[in-house]
Amino acid sequence: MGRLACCEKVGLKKGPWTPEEDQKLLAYIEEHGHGSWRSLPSKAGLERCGKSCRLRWTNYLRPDIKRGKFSLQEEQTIIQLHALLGNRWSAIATHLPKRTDNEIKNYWNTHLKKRLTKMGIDPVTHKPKNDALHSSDGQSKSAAKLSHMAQWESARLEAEARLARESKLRSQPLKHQRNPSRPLVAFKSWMGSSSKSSNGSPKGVPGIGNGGDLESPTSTLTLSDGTHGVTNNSVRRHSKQMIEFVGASGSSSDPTLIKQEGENDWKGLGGLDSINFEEIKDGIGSTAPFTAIFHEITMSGLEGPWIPGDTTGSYHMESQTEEGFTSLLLKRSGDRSMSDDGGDDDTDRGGRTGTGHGAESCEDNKNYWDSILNFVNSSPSESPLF
DNA sequence: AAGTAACACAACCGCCAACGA
DNA sequence: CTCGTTGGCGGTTGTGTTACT
Repeated sequence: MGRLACCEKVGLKKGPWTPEEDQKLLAYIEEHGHGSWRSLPSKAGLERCGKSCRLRWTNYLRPDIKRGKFSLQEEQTIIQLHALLGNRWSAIATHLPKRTDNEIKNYWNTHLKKRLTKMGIDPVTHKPKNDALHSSDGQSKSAAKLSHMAQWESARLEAEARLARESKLRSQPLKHQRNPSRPLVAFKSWMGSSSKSSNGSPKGVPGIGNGGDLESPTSTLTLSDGTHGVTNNSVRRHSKQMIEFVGASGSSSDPTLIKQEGENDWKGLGGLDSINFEEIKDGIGSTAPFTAIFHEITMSGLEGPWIPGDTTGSYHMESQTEEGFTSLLLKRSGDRSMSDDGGDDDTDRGGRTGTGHGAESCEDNKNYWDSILNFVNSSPSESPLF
């Protein structure tokens, strides 16, 4: 029908945001919340399309965004999650509080992908590129295992989307809460900022109070008086975050409510014929939904200070992955006098071709692969899923 | 010092799913 | 059920910065 994209309207500004524009957007959202992004620009006095405003807010201006270098743990988590989820940046971002999907995506594309490539590992499949060398041993099995996990995770995401819809329908009273679907990530962020507000305040964005409403990395805003509650789309989009409440063992204002809801929803999953969830659950041998388990798996390497929620102790499972991918990668990096500042990319300039690692490369690939498997196998419940 | 290449990151674009009329 | 609207996601591009020649 030829509908114009919002930014195609004449007179709307594009390109980098100016400090003045940022200030306008911040001030407006702080006072009113964003409400409808479509109508926000005119109300805020911005000559931008709503989409541009939303992106600017979610990727840059939000107060709960952590900027700056990625920590080792974060790198490790990204790699691990990417091995499981692929380019589902938003899903990955849910496990990296205070990081946006865009930031993670950029970091992956500019740093991690190259690093893996240099190690001779396909950044897409996370398999050694010279796969033939490994096809005869456990590597192929490992690949199948990971593939299985990926399929499972896809199903999980689908289930969670369904779950969120059902939850929304059944939890009308929650609508009156400020943000009924506030995801675990945001919750943990909030908990963290509350428990260590002295230095846990978001940096880089002035104007919005610390310890105020924090949102998930991809969340929409609910600021000030909550007159602009989370939208239906927010509920929908953050379904997987929502279900992760289930896995939270920490205290919240009323975690029980959410947990029960989640468990009920869990039992109510009926549409996913491809997976017998009850069987899986039984197999796990735990009353905890396997989303929680997955969450624990994925968070197992996240004990760094940027996980405020770890005060719950939920993620302190035994894990061999502390010395996992990233340390492996960085170890290699260190061998080549790489700094943490992306100096690895300069190795080629020093005469290395980046290919032809030979036996050393094979060994590294094996270690890399082993580390993924360790990561997988470190499931606290020894889930038969994997 | 100037020109060029490479890098890093912000922003844009197109598509899609969900919702409501 | 259909269709328009909206917001979100992932891929890609644009732009400023840094490193190199």
